[in-house]
Formats: sequence, structure tokens, C-alpha cells
Amino acid sequence: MGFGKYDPQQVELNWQKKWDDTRCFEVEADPSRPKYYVLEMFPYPSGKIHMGHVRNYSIGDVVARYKRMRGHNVLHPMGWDAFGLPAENAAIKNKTHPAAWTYSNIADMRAQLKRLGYSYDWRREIATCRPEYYKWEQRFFIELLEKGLVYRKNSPVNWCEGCNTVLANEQVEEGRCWRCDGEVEQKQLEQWFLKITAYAEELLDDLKLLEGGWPDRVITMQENWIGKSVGAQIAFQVKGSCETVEVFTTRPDTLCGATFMSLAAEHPLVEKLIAGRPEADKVRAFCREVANMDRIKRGADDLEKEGVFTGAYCVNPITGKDMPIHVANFVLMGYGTGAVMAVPAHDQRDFEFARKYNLPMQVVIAPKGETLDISAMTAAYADPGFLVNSGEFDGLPNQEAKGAIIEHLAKNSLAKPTVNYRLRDWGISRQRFWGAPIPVVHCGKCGTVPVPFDQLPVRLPEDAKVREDGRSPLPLLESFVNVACPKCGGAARRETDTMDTFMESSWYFLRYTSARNDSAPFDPASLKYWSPVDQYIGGIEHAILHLLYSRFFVKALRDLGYVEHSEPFQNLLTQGMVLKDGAKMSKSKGNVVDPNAMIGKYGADATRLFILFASPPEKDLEWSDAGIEGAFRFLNRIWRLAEDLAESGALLPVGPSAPLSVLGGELSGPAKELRRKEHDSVRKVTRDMENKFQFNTVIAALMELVNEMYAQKDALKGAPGGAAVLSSSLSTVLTLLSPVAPHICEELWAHMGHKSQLATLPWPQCDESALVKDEIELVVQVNGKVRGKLMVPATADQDAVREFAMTHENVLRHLEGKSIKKLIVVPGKLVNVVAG
RNA sequence: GCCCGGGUGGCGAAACUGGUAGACGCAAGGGACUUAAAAUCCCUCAACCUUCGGGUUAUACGGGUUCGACCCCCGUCCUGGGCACCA
Repeated sequence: MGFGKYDPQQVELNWQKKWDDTRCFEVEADPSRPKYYVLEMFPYPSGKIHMGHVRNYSIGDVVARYKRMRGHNVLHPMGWDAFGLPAENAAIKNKTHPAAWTYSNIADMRAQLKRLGYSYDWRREIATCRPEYYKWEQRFFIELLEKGLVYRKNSPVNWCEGCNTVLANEQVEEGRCWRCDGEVEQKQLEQWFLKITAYAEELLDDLKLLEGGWPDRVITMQENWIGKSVGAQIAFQVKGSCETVEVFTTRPDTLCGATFMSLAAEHPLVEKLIAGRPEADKVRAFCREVANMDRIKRGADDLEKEGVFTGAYCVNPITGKDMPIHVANFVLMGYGTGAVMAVPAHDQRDFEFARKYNLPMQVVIAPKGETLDISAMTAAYADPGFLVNSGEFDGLPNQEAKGAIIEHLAKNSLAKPTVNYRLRDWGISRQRFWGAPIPVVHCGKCGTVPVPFDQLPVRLPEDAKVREDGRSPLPLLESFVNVACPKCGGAARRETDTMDTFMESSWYFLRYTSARNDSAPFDPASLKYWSPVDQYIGGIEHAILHLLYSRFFVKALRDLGYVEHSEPFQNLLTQGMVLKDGAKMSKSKGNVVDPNAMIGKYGADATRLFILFASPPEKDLEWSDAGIEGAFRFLNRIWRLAEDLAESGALLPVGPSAPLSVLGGELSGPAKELRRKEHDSVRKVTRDMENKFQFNTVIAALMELVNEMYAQKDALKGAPGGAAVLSSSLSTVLTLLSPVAPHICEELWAHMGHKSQLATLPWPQCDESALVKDEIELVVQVNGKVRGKLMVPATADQDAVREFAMTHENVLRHLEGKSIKKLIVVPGKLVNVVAG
């Protein structure tokens, strides 16, 4: 009896239904079993699944299915990052509510994911735009507010005119909006901030815990972003005034070489310093010009260093010398204290500035035994050395001098060791509608009042109409805005800003552990059992944004008492992009390959197989229409192999890597050889699964085994134990391939007469004794070059190997006229004859 | 400037702990089957030389360590990415 043509549509729908009916992938916390939490970054419901999603979720599904077969209790959930701008834009265009567009997209995309056969526990599905979800986020917000980790301040913020909203620093890329690529301007606004800087040190330190589990480059990117600098804060007295200028420096050792001072244009002291001075107008004009310069121009590499003298002086706390105070365009108010002690001899920037404005320079560090002549220098000397011209500190190595000078000044409270970070607090206010409302009320009498827990969630009104101009309808929606103050009961107004959508994605992975709980954000026992995420998988584009925010959020929730762990994601796999013709797929380039079309033509299994085979997961993958044909061809090859065995009565219900007792005793010849290959495949596949999820070589190993079965099947069908070995090998192929191409494997598994479901079967074991070879191919090298290969008994010892090697004609030819100096034997592999 | 990656056939790639470089697949060429096509099966496939035994050169480039190097060390080039007038 034949199986008929391989029809992926029919096979796949059939098995998807069976998995559904048997609730195969639903899991509960079970402390008696080892858990494994595998998670892929959840999608934004933009409308359709694209190839990037297919790659991401196929990788995750193989991990989930593999770990399940390895005996783990596997949590593998899916949900929707459902708030955000595209929904609003679509709603404006289609004159509907963002919710309608979002939920309809979710329904479409869920169906697509189901069609791909991913093994999710769908009962845990979440959509972040649902009040049952964001209600808890609002609660966290209030708790963080009470703890002082949320605050409101009026500050310059990044404003994107295109998106009509504020952006966090992490969302500005080279002066442009991460989403719409529009130019970002600076604006002064009252905004809510999350105090991520309170965790700067821990966020940096804990990166050590992630070494080995996270890609190095992601760790470095986070290190760079946090940007820790160790140094000192030093106070400089302003001459003739009680004011001081506070400076942050990483080079306190160069203090005696500080010959002038540079302030940022926005520095609050500037106005006080110039009051009543003849320079005042000129300085004000300069400050205004610098402050009004747009962000991109001001940050440009080639910006000419410019400054202006304020007329005021401060005093070097060690040398006692006067230092003219300048305002300089390269000093940033946002870093350190907004003031820089200028050491022109040892800082390139200050060097150029001093040369341009003819300011004093003083060498204070020189290489051992050398003197530096400032007038002859063409650049600052920034290398290590020993102190000179620094009074009592002369002769100290500059590294040591750092501590000594701070200590000296600390006696008079003029300096203290300080650490500075580049990381800024996370601005989370968004002037948009489709986001979680910030749960506070502004009362004329009581000020800013948090909404009490029992009044949560603050729901996003369902009757709001999006505005043509893209601005949020919330401020004009009286029914939303007007509210009684929770404290005094008087008339008050609701906050109309919503939260950055990165808030929702900062904790969704925790919510999956008890997604349907409506009395608390998490069920503590489930949360504890499943956390942290063992394997997280997603794109490198979130190396900073989402991954940094999530790390911070987990630490903050830990300090609120919600979670016990400190790092959300134990292991991180950053998958490469899916390219077509060398470029990222995009509508504008017209190089998009639609997953639906591929599933329709070749099926989900072939699509998954190709995308996993074409490239290792971290690398970019070039889509190839011929490649997916090849994947489909391989599945057909397995199908026909099973069919062929069935037709010749050689298809027995023998399990994978069957023991000799099942195979009918000791084997010999091709049967033994195939069994060896079978077990070797188990060994290889298991190793590559464990080692960084190298699915491409996993699949290659299975192709080899199938090729071997094709080569041997006709000889084996009639041989003793042959049918059993063929069947065992086929079982092995189906079992090992099932995480990648689950439907066809289940189907053929059933055809073999097995009653179980592959999805819940244990992973096969490699029997080491099956790997033993009677004969091995011995490679013979002469002076490191291969000169011959011969088959020798695997048991041959060193002397025997030597004998064999010397029988090889070509080897002897290369040894002619030479004496053997040394013989190196790599057991089971090769022998190298060193001769000269 | 600082910090991370990466560089292997026509293409995607593989190579375990330093032990036969190119597994597996794609493309290409040849053959079988077929009235024909598709599908399938078999063979060839790094470059050059060859008396067809084999030889030489090859993992960006130049050195080194080693019996032996894609792999380890030093230097150079190219390339992708992150951070940056950061004090």
C-alpha cells in the first residue's frame, strides 16, 4: 500500500488539529520536574507575519520541542505587543478605533502562527492593549512613584514632530526618530521619568552574570550605553565671589595643568558670572546661538570649537593660579556637571581650544626621564607618565597621583571620588492616544495624586475618536479628563499622556507565568517556578532598548517585592536578518517573500526546514527560492523512503536507536554499518542542538543519514535484521527531525505503526557501543602532507599502525632516501611520518 | 579615537580539543528512465599541472609557534556593528 503523494497541506492541518485536541503544549508549574522557559520576542500586530517572524519563531519552536523531548516542562508562550503608533495611523486612515485594527490583525496573525505549527500554550496568550494587562503596569507605576523611582520634571526632551510625541534617548538614532526617521528636536516639557540611573551600577555589574549566556557584542553595547566613568568631582572657587564651579574629571592627576575653565552654554552659573560685566552681551549672544543650534549640527564631528571669555576667573585649588572661565560650544550640560577643567597639555580638545584662543598651557605629566616642551608640542600628551610641575606630587606615576590629589583636596572638602554615567533616566510620557494611560490625577489643591489601586485600570476610552492631525484625542475628551480628586474629592484633571510602549514589553515575560490571573499581576509560585527565561530569542535591534529596559524593570520589581530574580533572560540568541538579494526585505524595495505563499506552495515544514538549514541562527540569511525547493525535496525523499520500506514489508514499528535485542541480536556488514551511522547521527544532532543551537548542521547530519539509508536499503531489506535496522533508522530520522519539521514526522511516525505522539516522546540516546568500528581509515602523512589512506583494523596498536603505513606504495616513495626521525600517531585517525 | 564581531569553492555553508579543508545543500554540466516534459535515480564539480599513479597551490595578506594551523600568537589590510567633542 502506498502513502500517496506527500501533501503538506493535508498532513499539517491534520496534525495541528490533533495537537490542539490533545492540548499537547499546555503546561502547568510542576516543581517535581525541571522547567525550561523559552521565549521569542513577541510581535507587534502590524498585519501579517513576515519572514523575520518565521525565522524567530521557528528557532524558538525547535528549542521548545527539543527541550520538551529532553524531559523538561517547557513554557513556550506567545502574545502581542499591541500598543503603538501604527494602530493610530491606521485608525486615522480607516476612520476606526485603533483597537479594531489591532484585534483584527491579532486574529489574522494568530491564525498564521497556528498554520506554522508552533508549539505554544495558547491559553497564556496576552495582548498588552487589554486593560487586564495594563492595569498591573499602572499599579507598578504607582508603586514605583511611591518608592521615588518615578518622578516628574520639566526638562529638555527629544520631540518627534512626525510622531507628535516625545522620545526616550534610546529611541533617538543619530538625531532621528527610531520609528519614522524624522528629525528629532529639543523641546522643554513636563514629563514622567523612570529612574533607571538608580540601577546604573547594578545594570553594569550584572552584565557579568550574562557572560557566556548573551552574545558579547550585546553585552558591550549595553556597557557602552551605560557609559561608566570613574573620576572625581572637584570644586573651583570663583574669584571675588562665594560661588564655586563644580567639575567632573577622570583625570584629577592633571589638576595642576588645569589652566582655564570651560562651561556649557546652558550652565546656570554663566548668568551670575557675567552680570554687570562688559562681556555680558557678547556671552549671552554666544550662549543663545549655541543653545539654539539643532542637535545634529551641534553633535557633528567637524563642528568648529568655539568659545567666549566670560570675564570671570576661578582659582586652581592646588597651584592657586587664576583660571579664566570660558563658555565653550563643545561642553554638554547633559554630561557630568556641565563644566570642564581644561588641561590643554593633556587633552586634545582643550589643546586645540587653548591654541585657538591663546590660553595658558602647562605640562604636568611626562614620560619617565623626559621633559615636554609645550611650545614644541603639536598635540596633547594623553599617555601615562610621571607628574612634573605639580609641587609635592612631582615624581608620582600619574595613576597613583589620581588618588593622592583627590585625597589631598578631600581634606578641605574640595573634591570627592565620583562615578559618572552616560545613561539618562527613561522618559516614559508619550503624547499619544494608543498606549496605557499614566494613572495620576492633577488636582489644583492636592497636586499630583496617584489613582488608588482599587480604581485601576484607568481605561483608555473606547469611544475616543482619533484626530486627523495625529494628536491625542485624550486632552479634549471631557469624559476622560474630568475626574474627582481621589484625595480631596474636588474637581481635578486626569493625566492625558500615555506610557511608552516599551513599558509593556519590559515585563510581559513575567506575566506569561500566570497570564489569566485577575487578582494579582503574578501568581508567586508560578512566577518563581518558571523564572527566569532560560532562552530568549529575538533581533539584535533590541540590544539596548528593550533588553536594557527589561533588565531594569525586573530589578525594580524585585525591589518592590514582586520577583526574586535580578536578570530576566539567562541566555540570549540574537538571530540574523532574512535578506533577499542582499537587502533586508521591505515593501519599498519590492523584495518581500510572503510566508503565506511559501506555506501554500511547500507547506510549513518545508518553510521551517529551509529557514533553519540555510544559515546558522545568528547569521543573516539570504532567502533562496531554489533553497526552499531543496528543503521540500528532502521531505519528499523521506516520505518516499518510508513508502518504499512499507511497500516491501520492511517498515516495522521499531523505535529510534533500537537496542540489539530488538534488532534480533548482533549485526554485521551493512546492517551494522547503518546502525553505526544511525547512532552517530544521534550523537551529532544532540551535540549540535546543545551547542548554540546549530540547526543547520543538525539538518545536514540527518540528510546524511537519509542518504545512507537510500544507499543501503535494497541490500538490507532481505538481510538479517536489515528491516529492523532500516526501521530503527527511520524512527531516528523522524524523531530527531521532529522539532524542525514536526508535521511530516508525526505523520510518518504514525504510518510506521507507532501509537505515541512524537511531540511528547523522549529524545533518543546514542549507544556508544554502536559507534565502534571494526576498521578505520588510516590517513598516512609524510612530513605533514597526506600521502596515502588505508583501511586498518580499529584495534591496531602503534607498532601495527607503523607496519601498515610502511606498506603503502606512495608513502614509501616519499620516504625514499630519507631516514625516519619520528612517528606521530593520532589514534583512530592518522599517522604522521617525520622524515628528513 | 575606543570597544565588539566577521573575512573559507560559482553560491549558502561545514570542519569536535590543533590532526584528511570544503560535510550537507543550492546552482551548473553529463548520463539513465520517458513519445516528451516534470519528477526521480546515477556520475562530475576549489584552481593549476598530469604519463591518470599522482603532483603543486589554496581558508584576506605577511610572519611566528608546532611533527602538523581555517583553528593558537604577533603585525597588516578589508568589512559589519556599537559608543563618542563624555571632560
